Amino acid sequence: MERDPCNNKNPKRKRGLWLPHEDEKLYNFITRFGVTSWSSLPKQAGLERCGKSCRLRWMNYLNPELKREPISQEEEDLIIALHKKFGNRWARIAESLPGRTDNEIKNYYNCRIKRKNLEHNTTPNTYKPDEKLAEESDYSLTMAVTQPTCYFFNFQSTGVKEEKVEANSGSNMNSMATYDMTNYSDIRISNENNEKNCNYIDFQSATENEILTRLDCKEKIEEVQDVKRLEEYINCLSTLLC
DNA sequence: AAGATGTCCAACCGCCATTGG
DNA sequence: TCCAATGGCGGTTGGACATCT
Repeated sequence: MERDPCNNKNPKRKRGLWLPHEDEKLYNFITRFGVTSWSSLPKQAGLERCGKSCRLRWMNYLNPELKREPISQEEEDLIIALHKKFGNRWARIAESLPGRTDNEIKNYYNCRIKRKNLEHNTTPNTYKPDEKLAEESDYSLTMAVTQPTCYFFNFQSTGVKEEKVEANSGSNMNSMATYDMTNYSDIRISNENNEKNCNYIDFQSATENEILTRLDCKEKIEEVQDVKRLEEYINCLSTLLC
C-alpha cells in the first residue's frame, strides 16, 4: 500500500503557510461534513495538502473552539504547574486548558516561560516530569504558587481556623505545592492576600480539570476541623515553598 | 535608513501506537 | 499474526515581524 505522502518526497503536495482560500475550503468542509478520515479529507475538500497538514491546521488554527486571546497569568501558572507534573507532555497539559492547543502551549513554554526561568536562574532549561506527582490519584493536585500565601480550610466542622504559609517574598521563584485533597474540602491560594486573585476550589464536587481551571474566588472560607493534620500539611508546604 | 539580531509561532518532520484488512 | 495506513505527539525549523545597533 502507498504511504501517506505527507512528506518532502512528494513534490506535488502543497506546503508552507496556508492561504485564505485554503482555510476557507477546509473550514467549510469540516463544518459541513465533519471529519471521518483526515487522509481522504484533502481530496474531498479540494485541497492539495496532506491529511496531517489539514488536521494540524484545523486543530491549531481553524477550530472555532480555540481561544484567540493571549495566555493569561493564571493560565501561565497552570502551565508551569502542569509542566512540573507531566514534563513535555504538551497534549496532556492542553487537556487542562480549554481552548488552548498543545502546539500553542509548547511554543509559549519554550519562548516565554523557559526564558523567564533562565533570566531568574530558577528552573533548569529542560527538566523531566516529577514521576511521583504524575502518579498521584485524582485527589491530588499540583499548583504553581508565585510569591505564595496559602490558606487551608475545611467546611466539615465547627470552629474557625485559618492558616497561612508564606514563601520567600523577595523571590520570583515559581514554587510547587502538592496537596492531598481527600481530607480538605477547600484550599485557597493567593498571591497578594487579595480576593480577586484567589483560587477557590470545591474539592467535593469538582473534577480535576475543573479544579485546575477554576480561577475565581467566589466564597468566604469558614471552618477547619483537623487542625493538627492541617498543620502537618502546612509544614510540608512550607518546606516545598522555601 | 539599513543591516544584524532576537522573538514568536505556524508548520513540518519523524517516530510511535493503534487500527483494520 | 503480520503489516501498511493512519492518527497523534513532541521536537525542530524557518519565515515574518520587531527591536537593536
